[in-house]
Amino acid sequence: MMLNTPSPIAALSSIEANPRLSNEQILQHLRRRICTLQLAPSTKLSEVKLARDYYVSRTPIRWVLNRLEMEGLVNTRHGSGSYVTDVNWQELRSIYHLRIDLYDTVIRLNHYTINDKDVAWLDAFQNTVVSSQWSSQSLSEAIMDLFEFSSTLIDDPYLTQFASQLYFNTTRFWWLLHSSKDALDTEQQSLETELAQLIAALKLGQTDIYFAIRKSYLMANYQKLQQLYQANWGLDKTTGPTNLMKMLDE
Amino acid sequence: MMLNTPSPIAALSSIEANPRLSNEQILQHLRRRICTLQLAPSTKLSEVKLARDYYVSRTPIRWVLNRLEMEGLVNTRHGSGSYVTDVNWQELRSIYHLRIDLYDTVIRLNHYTINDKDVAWLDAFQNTVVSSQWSSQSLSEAIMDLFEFSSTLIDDPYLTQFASQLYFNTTRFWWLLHSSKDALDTEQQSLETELAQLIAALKLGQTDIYFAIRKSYLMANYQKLQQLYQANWGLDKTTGPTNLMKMLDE
DNA sequence: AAATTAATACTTGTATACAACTACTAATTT
DNA sequence: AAATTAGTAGTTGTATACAAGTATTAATTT
Repeated sequence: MMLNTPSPIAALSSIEANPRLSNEQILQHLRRRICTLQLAPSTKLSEVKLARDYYVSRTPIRWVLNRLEMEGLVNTRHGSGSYVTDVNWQELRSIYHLRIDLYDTVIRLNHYTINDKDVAWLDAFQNTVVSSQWSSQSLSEAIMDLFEFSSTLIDDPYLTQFASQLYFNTTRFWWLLHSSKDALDTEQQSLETELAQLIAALKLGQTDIYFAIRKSYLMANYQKLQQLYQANWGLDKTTGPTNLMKMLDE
Repeated sequence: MMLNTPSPIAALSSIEANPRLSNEQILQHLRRRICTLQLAPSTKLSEVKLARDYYVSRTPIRWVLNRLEMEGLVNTRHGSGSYVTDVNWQELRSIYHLRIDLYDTVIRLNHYTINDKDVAWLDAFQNTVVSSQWSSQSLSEAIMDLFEFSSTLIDDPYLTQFASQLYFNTTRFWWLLHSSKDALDTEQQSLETELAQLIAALKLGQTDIYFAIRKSYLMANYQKLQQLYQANWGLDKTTGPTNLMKMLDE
């Protein structure tokens, strides 16, 4: 499995025509590369190299790395480097618990009213999903797109921010579920059925049902992760590998 | 009411002996000044002036302002300036609702085990509270100290971060409750009874009860805020002043 | 006199030289 | 040979000159 591109240039080729991205765009781009494991945990992110790759100086890069550090995706050490964070199993579990719990909060407090554009977006998204051949990479990105869309259905900006931050810290483990071609197909199937339900909820204008569905699929994913962990490393939480990287190696 | 010191130098006098603060310390110091209304909403924060005041260059100041912007306390506009954010009444209400809801999450998911140092801290804090004469300023800071202590009783760093961020965005309105000497006394009384209950919970090792108490006092504060608003500007949420600044002016 | 425009002072954003720190390597000492 | 030390390359942190943008003021035009 190719986790780490030797140079980020390749990943940037599509945007070379318009060299200078905004800081926010650089942030989103880098975040995606981390969340899709193109930049694996423990990868060293050199400010100078990133600056070269994105055609900017170190200053905007440092702004981006600061944001990523606050989000918990990057860890910077003076004189040493900036490193993509790793997550241990215990942490991951507690983040999942928090995410699941936070969905109840969203269901209780959210007052967003769905409009036609929302339905149109999800319809178009569904069409893309059912008519495409997916790789792990592209399916991962699609699922992130769906998450980001779902975030726009939350009216409270704080809730949106919290939910997003937690998502970014768990989504990398999604990859663990899809090492085989079989699992990938299952995942695509699962996404399609979820989408059908989500669209139904959206067309009824029921955001609470929408997020209840999202919650149930999140819980299912969590169950899958737990089963995967226990199948490979048993019930004892202390003996198994603690980090994502170790799990991928074994 | 003196909301805005002409120059921050005065507020810094106590730390002039050791001029160079760490970035984190500068962040905390500036955050306190914003949360205690020493720096009122809409105050312009000049990077150059702040750099002079804290004996550093603009670079560390920009790091701090970035953090404060992510926390929602500061708003930076290119070419114009950095401004302390204001909060409107609707926003404030939804933040309170979220904070109240988040306490339930803390009660459900928290697994922190209380130790002797925790009890000792709260005991010492109680002694300070009952034996001191409080100004609005010092009482405000004491309540922030209590919040920060309570945060250390949460084991999940994400929950801690979220709760803190929400707190920082509501605590400035605490001031609205204490324009009169009477209200200040009431508040001190309230703090003392809360502390007695919190200590009892802590000594039993019951963090869930501890946070249930915290929650009930938060709800009480929210009720007070609502009553104050309605008493001054009626039930219609749209006619009253939308911003904190306007409310203080009237 | 009013409206428009140009000029100016001031602000944040960017690039970059240098300082502080880390980690690895090779030379030196024991 | 092993341990220690000094050196060196490479990293992030800081200070600062300059670029880009804003907002006020003064000059110009109508």
